[in-house]
Amino acid sequence: MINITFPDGAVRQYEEGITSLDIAKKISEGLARKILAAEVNGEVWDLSRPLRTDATLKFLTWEDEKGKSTFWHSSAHLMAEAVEDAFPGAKFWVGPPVERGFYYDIDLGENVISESDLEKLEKKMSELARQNNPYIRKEISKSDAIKYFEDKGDEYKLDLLSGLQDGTISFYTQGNFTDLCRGPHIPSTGLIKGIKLTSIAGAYWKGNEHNKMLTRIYGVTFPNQKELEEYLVFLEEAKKRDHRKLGKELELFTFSEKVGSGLPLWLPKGAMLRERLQQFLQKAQIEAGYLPVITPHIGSKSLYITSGHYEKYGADSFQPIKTPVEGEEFFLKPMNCPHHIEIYKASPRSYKDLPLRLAEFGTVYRYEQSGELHGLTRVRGFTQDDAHLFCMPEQVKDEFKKVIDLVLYVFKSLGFTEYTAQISLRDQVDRSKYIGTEKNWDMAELAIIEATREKGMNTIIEYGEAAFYGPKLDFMVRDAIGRKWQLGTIQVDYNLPERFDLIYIGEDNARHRPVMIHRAPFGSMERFIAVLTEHCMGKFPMWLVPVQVKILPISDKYMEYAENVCAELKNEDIRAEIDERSEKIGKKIRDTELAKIPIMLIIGEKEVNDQVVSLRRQGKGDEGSKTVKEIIDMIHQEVKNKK
RNA sequence: GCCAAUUUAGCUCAGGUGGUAGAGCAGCACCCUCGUAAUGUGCAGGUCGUUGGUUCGAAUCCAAUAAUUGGCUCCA
Repeated sequence: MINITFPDGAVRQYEEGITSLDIAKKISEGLARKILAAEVNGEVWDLSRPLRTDATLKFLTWEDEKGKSTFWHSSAHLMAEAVEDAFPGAKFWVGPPVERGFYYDIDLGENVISESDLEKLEKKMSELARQNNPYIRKEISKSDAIKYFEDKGDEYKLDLLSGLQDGTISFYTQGNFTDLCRGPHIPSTGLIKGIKLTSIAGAYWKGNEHNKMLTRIYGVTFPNQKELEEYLVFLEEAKKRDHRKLGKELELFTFSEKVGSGLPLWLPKGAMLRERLQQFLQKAQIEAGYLPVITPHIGSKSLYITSGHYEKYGADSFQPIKTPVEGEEFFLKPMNCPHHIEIYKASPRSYKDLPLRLAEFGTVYRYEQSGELHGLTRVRGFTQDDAHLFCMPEQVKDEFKKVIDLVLYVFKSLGFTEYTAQISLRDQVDRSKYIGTEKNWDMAELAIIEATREKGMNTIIEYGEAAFYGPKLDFMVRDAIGRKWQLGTIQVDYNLPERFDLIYIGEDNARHRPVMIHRAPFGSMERFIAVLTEHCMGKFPMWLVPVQVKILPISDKYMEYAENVCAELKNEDIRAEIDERSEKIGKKIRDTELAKIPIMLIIGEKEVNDQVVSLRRQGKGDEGSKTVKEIIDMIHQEVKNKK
């Protein structure tokens, strides 16, 4: 008999060799139907694997992340079976679960697959799922495994095998499909009910662009049809919020093939929105002791040689701008820091000047790969809400903490209440991509870790995510439908001060090296506005929305009164417009609702007689008569509270 | 940059198998002067992304190129 310990601490005895599925069945049939895998001594196991020693046991269901991953991994095998059926001779690389679903990288040989094939594959998968084939695990010797895939002619699996040790190799078979796999898997295909193949992509074998491109098929599955439908609704919801669609509809920005791809053109409404955001941050920064600076859009090549950007990105960037002078070259600035450094160097600095906080909404240009461009979130020209803080080493932590406060204030003001902070450190193994000394890096990394700890922040650490000159603290916000976006960043930098030989005179009258902090709470205005648009579905808060009030006269007869009301609002710095078209009120209301303008003031005979307006709020309907003064106070209040 | 796909009027989209384009909305004009999500009538609007090829003839077939989309790689 063996002792099995459950998560609640209960210990029960079972005969040796019992499977977790049998244990579940003894507890209840309902449980046995629901569970997908078992966590045995912290390791995820097949339910059918016999337990031979004392162990802790936790049943994994769809509600557990690990249960979901197992489910999706098994779904990847199911998809592979369907693909092999449709494309005999297909060779399979790996098929892991991902955050939302799974994929499988496949070499289809001469065959090409397009989105239209996905529906057929889905049907086949459903058919195979209904057969309710068990996933059968089989331990196999390395030599037998190699022979199996040699016979199949699958060089990818042979490559995988070459990295595995004999005695640790297992095959899984369901129906007609057998795959090299560590497992674990769900008991059988019948558990997979809702199936959706979402997209096709090319993916390099082993992620290396010199290797062959495999076909990657993405999918997502669910244990019931209802959850699939909810997921499809989520996709629809995401589509509705897409900032590219809303940006067009709300006339915020556009692109022109002639201007160039990845170079956004801000339309008047978008520009007004963006300027208001800038004013908001500028005000907060002035209160926090930042000083504004303005620098040009280009800089000489030598500047970027000194900074290290040329060596790192020169070849993959916009190429130099030449001048009539032989050998003279300028680059579009990809970063504002070197320019700000030169401002620091413009005069001798004393410890009394520090921290020196230089801020600029600086537009930078980076030649992003064509396939990477995406709406406003990934562009080739964008404006960073940049600032560089030059401080003494002993000030770093305090300054860093102040920046954290500023970033969180910005998020809160814009309705991003949920965020995660990621500490991005060097790659633990490959140090070749970084500049600077080991000592400087250690100091910088420690400063971030300590500052976040002292702030009591929840952080996650990611290795290999640092910038090439220093570690970062990246902020990820969660939007209204649960998606994560990376926004602000704070970076500690001991390296650029050294490369530019920055100094300050200390209290001891000696020369010392300052430390730089790079920071951008929004990240970039473009990206931030994209995220904000998707977060609020284009219904911007009162303080930001381009048009706050639309005045809707019932007919032309009330136009004069409408104009008086409009003038009164404008006089109070309220952004108001009149719908002067001779349309019916229903039509005007509909158009204003669709334009997502928060306040509608309807004016007819009754309002003129009573010297009031009829208030209607976007998405809410008629809210009755109000005086213009009441409307003004209401809007001012909402603007003030950043509602 | 790579894989797959898309590109037709300002917007959203129709246009088997080749015979030089069509709808709805938006716009403009007229009618209406209207009470809380689309009044009606009419008009105008397109080198079918671009360039080349095949053909008597190309939105349609082929090639190149550009932009866009979903991924991969990248992201100072």
